[in-house]
Amino acid sequence: MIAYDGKYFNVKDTLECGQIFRFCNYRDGYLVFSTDKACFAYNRGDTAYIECEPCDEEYFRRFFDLDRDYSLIYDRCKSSGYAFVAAAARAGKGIRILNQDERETLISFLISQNNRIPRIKSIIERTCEKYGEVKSFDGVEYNAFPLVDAMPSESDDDYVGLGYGYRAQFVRLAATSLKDGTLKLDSLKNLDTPTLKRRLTEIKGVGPKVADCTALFAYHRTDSFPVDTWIEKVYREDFNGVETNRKKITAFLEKKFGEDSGYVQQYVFHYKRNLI
DNA sequence: ATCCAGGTGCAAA
DNA sequence: TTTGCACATGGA
Repeated sequence: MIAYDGKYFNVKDTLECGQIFRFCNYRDGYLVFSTDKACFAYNRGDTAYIECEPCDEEYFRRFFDLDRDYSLIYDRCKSSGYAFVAAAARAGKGIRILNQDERETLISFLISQNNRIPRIKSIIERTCEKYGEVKSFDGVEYNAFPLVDAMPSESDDDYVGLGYGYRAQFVRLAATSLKDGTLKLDSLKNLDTPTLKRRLTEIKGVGPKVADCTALFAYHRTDSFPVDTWIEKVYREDFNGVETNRKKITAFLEKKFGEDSGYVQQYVFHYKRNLI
């Protein structure tokens, strides 16, 4: 079991702020799934706890970004000059940016485009149920995210049947190149952020937003600020922004917040969504 | 019913 | 280089 100071680690907010789709409520806490692993995470009093197989502790330490000092990030957000960012940081003080699996993140955010979060979750869940290995954690059965070789790569119909809609082709193509080795996500991790994003964008179905999310949530590139409909709203309503071009909005935000972009984005995204 | 969702590819300007 | 539109699906 891992015990960690809860001051900057709120499990609920970290999971529900939109960066991860595979988790569920469990005994006053959450079961969290990543690749083929699972853990039980919760807050009690001033402490956050992570329970998992001992051999997975190292994985989940990195997954929850436990080696990073979030007090510095939080303080910079509070003094950023934007009241909205300060309020969002205060409300989401315990949010941490996860270090997720590259492939699972890419596939998940391919599904996310022009889609709603509950629906994204159910599509991913159905995919795991159909193609992921059956595993067990604390007596609870769950399905791993499918292995590369278990992902269908012959026909779009396999994905259409799971509700992928027009995104079926994108995921099928990605699955194909992951399977045949044309696409090596692991080999991208040493690239600088602009190059990483450019390489990700070469994947069909991956535009600026999906590339930014993958760069942030899988490669921990906190200098990227994914701009979606919610961030556009924030930019317009809370930053008094006038640009309508997403590229320009992204450029503005990334220049403004630099290495803190990803953290600001999650604070703000979560805060804005929960205001309504 | 029409609209829209953590957008992107593609054609046209 | 930027803009407009189609795209599957399903919930409000």
